[in-house]
Amino acid sequence: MPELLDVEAFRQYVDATSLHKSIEKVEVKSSEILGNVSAQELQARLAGRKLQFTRRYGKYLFVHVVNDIWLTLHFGMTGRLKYFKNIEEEPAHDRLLISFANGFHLAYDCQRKLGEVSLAENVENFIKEKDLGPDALELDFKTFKKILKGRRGTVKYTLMNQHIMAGIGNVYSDEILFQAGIHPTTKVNKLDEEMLKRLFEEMKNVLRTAINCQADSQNLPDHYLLPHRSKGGRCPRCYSELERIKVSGRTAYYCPKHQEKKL
DNA sequence: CGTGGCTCCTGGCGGC
DNA sequence: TGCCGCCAGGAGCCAC
Repeated sequence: MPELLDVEAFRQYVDATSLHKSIEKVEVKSSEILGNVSAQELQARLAGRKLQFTRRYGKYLFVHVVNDIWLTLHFGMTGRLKYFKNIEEEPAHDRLLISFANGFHLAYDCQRKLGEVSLAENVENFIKEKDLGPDALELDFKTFKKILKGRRGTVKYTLMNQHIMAGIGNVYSDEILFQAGIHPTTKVNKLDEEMLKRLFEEMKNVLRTAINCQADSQNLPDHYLLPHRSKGGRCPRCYSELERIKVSGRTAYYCPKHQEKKL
């Protein structure tokens, strides 16, 4: 799940719950999720400090530790955060537990362990090392055209490639293409100026709309694809059965009527 | 540069 | 019922 809009919701969640509280204890419950940092170092750099402010870039969340370093969080397919008081409420796949002096806890829960937690001295360097493209939400149209120029891949692949632009995943690339009326396997270099503009505008619209819904697909507008994005699902506009194909190894859903294949 | 295949990991579901 | 393969919202690596 965790794409840009989910991570933005997590960021706001951390802001609302976990800042400016003394950290008493840090427990690494599954060291597999640690990036280039040991459990000992993570504990040493966080214990006794406070989380100060947050940043998001693409699908990464950065939490600044007072006067020191950034905690970096990536959520893989199944990662999420939970702030709670009673330890009985600890989520089932807690991999990192931060306990505050006020008795509350912040859990990084990640069933499939495909996420990554680490430390970074500098966010800009971190982004460079990961070779992330510009954040999809910050991108302007001029830059958008520039980064797509000369590319030969499919539009879905291009939207999802974090090195080209950062933040869009499999699910929301489907929504963006549905709203823009573009078939997922259309080659990027076949999109004319008008189509590029439409793709860009819908990318922004969809991401902003989803963030305004707190990334909860239940709250999305009626004409959105996502609530119907499953086997046998139907287009919310024309009731056609949605097609399901593989694009770049990922499952794509689209409406054959609203997203006609154009070569 | 792009594509397809494999890998990491865990768990739910459908089919036999 | 029980077991097994398949699949899942991320992403890196490799061969071609």
